[in-house]
Amino acid sequence: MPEATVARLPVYLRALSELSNERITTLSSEDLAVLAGVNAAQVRKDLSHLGSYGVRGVGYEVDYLIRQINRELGLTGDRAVAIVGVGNLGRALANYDGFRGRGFEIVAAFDADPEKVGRSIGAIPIEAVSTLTEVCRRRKVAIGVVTTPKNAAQEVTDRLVDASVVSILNFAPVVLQVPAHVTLRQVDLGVELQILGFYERQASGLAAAGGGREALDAG
Amino acid sequence: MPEATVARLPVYLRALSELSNERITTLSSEDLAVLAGVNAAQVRKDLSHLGSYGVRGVGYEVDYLIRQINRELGLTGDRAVAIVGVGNLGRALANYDGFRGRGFEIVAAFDADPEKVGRSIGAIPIEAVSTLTEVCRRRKVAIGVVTTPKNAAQEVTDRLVDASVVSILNFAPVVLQVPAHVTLRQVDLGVELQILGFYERQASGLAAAGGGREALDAG
DNA sequence: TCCTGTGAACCGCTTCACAGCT
DNA sequence: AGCTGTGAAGCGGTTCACAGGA
Repeated sequence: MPEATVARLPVYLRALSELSNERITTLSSEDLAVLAGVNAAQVRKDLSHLGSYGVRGVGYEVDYLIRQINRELGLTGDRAVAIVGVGNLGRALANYDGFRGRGFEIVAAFDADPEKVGRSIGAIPIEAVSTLTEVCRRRKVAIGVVTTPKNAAQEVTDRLVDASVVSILNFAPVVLQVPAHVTLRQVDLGVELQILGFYERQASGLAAAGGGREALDAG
Repeated sequence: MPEATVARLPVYLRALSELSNERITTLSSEDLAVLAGVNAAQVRKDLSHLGSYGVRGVGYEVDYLIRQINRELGLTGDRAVAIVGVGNLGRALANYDGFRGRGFEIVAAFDADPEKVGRSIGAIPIEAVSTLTEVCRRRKVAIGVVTTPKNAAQEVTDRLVDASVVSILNFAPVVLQVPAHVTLRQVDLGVELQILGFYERQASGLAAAGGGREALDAG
């Protein structure tokens, strides 16, 4: 299964779930393409990796497709998630309601600040980072979310790896070093803004190099 | 300039800035590759798009390279940023300190909730979304950050577009429809987790189709 | 010798175009 | 007629491999 396809399936799933709520039962690859912001051929090729679940001349059945994607993404049992670093962002994620019902459950939150340890965010008690490895191992944490300051990120990542966590989502503005068997995804607000800044500058005609370069884009 | 290169330059910049703080003056493409988590040939090719600023047999001069990347990304003047939707995430972003000094300044925050309007986050007053278009236009907002609930996202996006904002960073879990001249970037926590979930499942040997696949990634 | 800069090969993903089924 | 599923072409990006300069 191509990496690019894996990255799009959740987007399809999101769109399909909304259609399902609206009692829409069938849609074409073209419909789904518009909802997901991609090409229709792309949709058909992606879905073909799940098997041949469409009906020629008709389209795809919404609920059935949802089940197939869920199956492929493995959203069957709940996955245990730990949040490391309870700053503004950590709190925001902990309160995010898109976890449960999508197959994820936050089972632990850690912080280095003794002031915070013992308090809780929602129903989740904040524990000391010193206990991270043991607690994560015990609660079978599958996914670690790193929202610490950048100086602490690599250290807590090492501890997560020690606890056999093989999937890490990092919000700290550093490139983490992890063993090859660990899947890492990086979200960096500053980087996103700088990328946008580049295109914004192009669009406003203030490009640095050479003469008037025509820039356009539609991510 | 290839889109993929634009997306990596901010990462190089981040790494170089830290080296600069540590008074390191020179580095090789190999060094930078490790810091950025990419291949050394990649680094050289990317940097070649800026011009030939390396010295054969030696490497690149850190501070000079920083200036060149800054120039290319256009981090010279400050860009005005507006945050729309002051929930947990909006607040987290507003308090994020990576803006100033990286060429970005938050000049406005909006919310639909009358309870919140009139209060402020940090030094930024929260204004009513009904005033969004006018305020953004007046303050020459270049980048809009959407952190509203998903039902409100498309509407506020339309207003941002009306205000001539051509760069939008969306955290709401919907695919926004925008005109072709608008650059859009999407960050969806739920999607990120589901992608990780897929690879985690593969790694733990519970894959649906076929045998054990070795997953690795360093997005 | 060391490291950059870059043509060329390679690779994966996207898109096209159409055969095939309903 | 309509829409899927897919071989094949096209495209952008990555990596290789090495010429060339310090």
